[in-house]
Amino acid sequence: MSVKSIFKTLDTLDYFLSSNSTKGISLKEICDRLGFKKSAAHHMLSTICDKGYLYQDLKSKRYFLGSKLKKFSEVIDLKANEFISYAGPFLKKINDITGEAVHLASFEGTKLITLSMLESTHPVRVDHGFLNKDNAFHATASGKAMLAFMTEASQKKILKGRLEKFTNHTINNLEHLSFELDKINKNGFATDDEEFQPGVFCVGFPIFDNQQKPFASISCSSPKFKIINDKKYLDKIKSSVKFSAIEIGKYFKKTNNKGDKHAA
Amino acid sequence: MSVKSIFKTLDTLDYFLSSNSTKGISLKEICDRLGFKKSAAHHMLSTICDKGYLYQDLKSKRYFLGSKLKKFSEVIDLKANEFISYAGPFLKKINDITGEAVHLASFEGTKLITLSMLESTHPVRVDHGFLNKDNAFHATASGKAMLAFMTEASQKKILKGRLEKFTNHTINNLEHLSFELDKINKNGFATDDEEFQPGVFCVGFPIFDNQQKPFASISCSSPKFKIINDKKYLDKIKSSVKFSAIEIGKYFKKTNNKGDKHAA
DNA sequence: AATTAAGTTTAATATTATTAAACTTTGATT
DNA sequence: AATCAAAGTTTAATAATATTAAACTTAATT
Repeated sequence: MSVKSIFKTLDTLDYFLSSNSTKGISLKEICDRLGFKKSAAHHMLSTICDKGYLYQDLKSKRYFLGSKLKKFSEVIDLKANEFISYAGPFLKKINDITGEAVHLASFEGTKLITLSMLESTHPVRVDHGFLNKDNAFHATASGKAMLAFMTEASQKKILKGRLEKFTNHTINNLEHLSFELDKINKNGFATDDEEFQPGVFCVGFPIFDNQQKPFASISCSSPKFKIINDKKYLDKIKSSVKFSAIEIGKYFKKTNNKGDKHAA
Repeated sequence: MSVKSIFKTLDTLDYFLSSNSTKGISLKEICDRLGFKKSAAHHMLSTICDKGYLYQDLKSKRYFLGSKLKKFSEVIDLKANEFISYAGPFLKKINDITGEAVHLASFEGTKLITLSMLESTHPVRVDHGFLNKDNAFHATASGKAMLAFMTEASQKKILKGRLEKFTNHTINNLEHLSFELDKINKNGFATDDEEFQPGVFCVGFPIFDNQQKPFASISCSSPKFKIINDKKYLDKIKSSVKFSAIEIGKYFKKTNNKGDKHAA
């Protein structure tokens, strides 16, 4: 059960995050875009302003993100930043070889998160860097690559609830998915055959921490037709992603970072 | 009227902000420290996690700040960062000359905010960088220096509600404060004579934007006894702060930045 | 294996958030 | 300068939600 007023509040902050307006957002716009009644929205916004997460300009009455929100970035895991930096050159390598979009993913609780990405350099390219994959653990190569190497308890927690059907290839059946994860566990890598976006084929390899738990994953996305037309293309992608995943995994040995924010 | 569940939610995020634990925070700790019932807190935390602002580790069940919060820093005014950088050397100059703590302040809506600060280099020093001055517009040299040059409408909005009495020198009377602001407006600078913290005397000068509106202020804090013992000391502080305030004000001319997020 | 502590879920209840309508302020238009 | 329209604010009644305590589950410790 979720608390509605909290949901609305955080939806509102999300809206500010996505808006990138420099001249603030009006009460009316918030109401129009998020479907709130202006009176309730005004109460909500006043409270958020009281806490300094937003502020209302004295003259224009428009709302802005409060500088308090800037402080969070200073506090949030520098470890992850280090890891992302370390991974950078290896993602670049995949991108150089294949020209395709490359994603470095991880997870927070039951949510899939994107740590960093490189766009495709091809004229015909797959653009999904902006897509929210929070809830697509079961439908992405990144997600399945990690999922397949987790404990059963973790898998269960992540998969409980609806398995959203993003395309008609999405595996939204627990039994089928379990079979798929076994295969991934055996093969060492995952694929996403138009399961998240139509026409997009992905390959994902897990990255393990010191305790041999999946900490992150890399995926490379290609237009499906390329994979079909050129049998060697998939192998090229696979081997480059595999190489980088192994190399990035060495981060944990080198730094003795246990990746201890994640249980898996 | 404020929305209680939003307040609790943002108090919780504040707690994470101040905690700097790398191993997460348990439900119990949150309840103990913030006075919540565990059932209600659990509902709240689940909702916050749904939105990705926090996450719960699958194994330890402890809560962590979600990486989504990191994204806000990328979006929040880079203009302010530029201004802060520009001001840096001039704050340093005051610090070099006086050795005392120097603060660069601004405001968001009705709240006073600290943009940057330098600590005192003296063995006996005033330490209040960590203090929350949100609600101390009327009780600080920084706050009053800006307040005195705002429109009456803005002054009214900022001052409406309780004028908190921080010390027995705090001016918590509107009439008296109005008189004080007139004096500041005439003199061009503000003082804080133990009005926010006992034993601390501050001098504050406003910084004006292109429209001659107060955009920020600098203050320099000294132990009161030094001001009493050495009559020249106050003048030394005053002239160095004044110089820097004027210099920093030139930022707006140089960049043609109108400071347009602030109405005053 | 039993015990304790922490976390989770439930369904009833009490409190709170929401609503619509009245009101105020602000900016635009004549 | 006066009127009008649009946006924001406040209110007090009501509808809906958050909270509670208690039961339950899970996990760690002796």
